[in-house]
Amino acid sequence: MKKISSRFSIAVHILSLAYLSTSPCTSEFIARSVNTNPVIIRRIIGNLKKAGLVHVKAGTGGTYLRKDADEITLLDIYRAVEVVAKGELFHFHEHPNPDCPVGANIESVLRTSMLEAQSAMEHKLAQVTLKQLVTDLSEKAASSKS
Amino acid sequence: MKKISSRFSIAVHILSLAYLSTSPCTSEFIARSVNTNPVIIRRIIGNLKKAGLVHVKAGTGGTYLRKDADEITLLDIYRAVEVVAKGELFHFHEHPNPDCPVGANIESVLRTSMLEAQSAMEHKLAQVTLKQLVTDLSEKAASSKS
DNA sequence: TCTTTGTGTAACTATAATGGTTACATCGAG
DNA sequence: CTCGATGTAACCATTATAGTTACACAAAGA
Repeated sequence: MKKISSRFSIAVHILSLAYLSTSPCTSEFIARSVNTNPVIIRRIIGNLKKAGLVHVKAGTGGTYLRKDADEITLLDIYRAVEVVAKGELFHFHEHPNPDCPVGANIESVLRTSMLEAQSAMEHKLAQVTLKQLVTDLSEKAASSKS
Repeated sequence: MKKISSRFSIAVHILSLAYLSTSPCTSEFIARSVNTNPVIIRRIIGNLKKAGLVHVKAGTGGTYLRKDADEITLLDIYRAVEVVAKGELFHFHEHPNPDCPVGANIESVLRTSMLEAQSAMEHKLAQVTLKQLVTDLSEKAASSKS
């Protein structure tokens, strides 16, 4: 891998707009703020819908939060967009040689550390709510406007 | 990304062998334990050399630790194999619209949380030394042998 | 010195994820 | 019924990964 997909940052961007924006959040409108294609936005909104974070007005259009902004954490968003396969951040090489003492036992030992590292990261994401993030964002916007 | 490359787990495997094995660690020998191609092993050893973690006996062959096993952490190994681009785990979507209050400010706000999450993960990796890992591994090997 | 063994790399391959794009069926409000 | 928006399918180009063959070169031992 090189990096965790920008689907995550785009998803956060989308939800921030859904929370803050006064104009209706169509995929066209969001795409202009994110600076990408409306289809990319719709695909990510599809993930967010599946996770129950938003609902979309069919036909007429527009994306709206389905939960309070302080009930949505960055971890919820991270999980919703499935940026890591099967929820596992680290990929362990497959089928090390079971006839070698190292090959036979390294996986279980190293996996423990990998999972701890992953959990530590996810725990940090879980500590930040959309509400907090948007509050920080609004402050920045207000101060830079002056 | 889907997952962090198996280069990391293979590198840990290689260093464990270098520490524990009585036979000389040629790329052939290591490849049999890892269950892959010797060239894959040599490439990763190249990363470990660049990071100063091992040295290789040229011509005659064999990889050896260049530091004490309790001086090498999983974070050192993780960094050595460059599994994440430019050291940044998260990819932020490029050029959000600066004319939108959200687009203009989301990056700096979200990046803070991303970096905290990344640091939390790396901190966990830094807490585990090769020595500890190999000790756990040896215990497992001894108990499963009986 | 010559042979053998292993390293260091280049070059090429297949596979998969990502991000982008066009196209179109369908939904629902006015 | 029309218009605007969604939900998807079907592509495409780019890139990372992992694997493979090939070969020049290093050094140890006969």
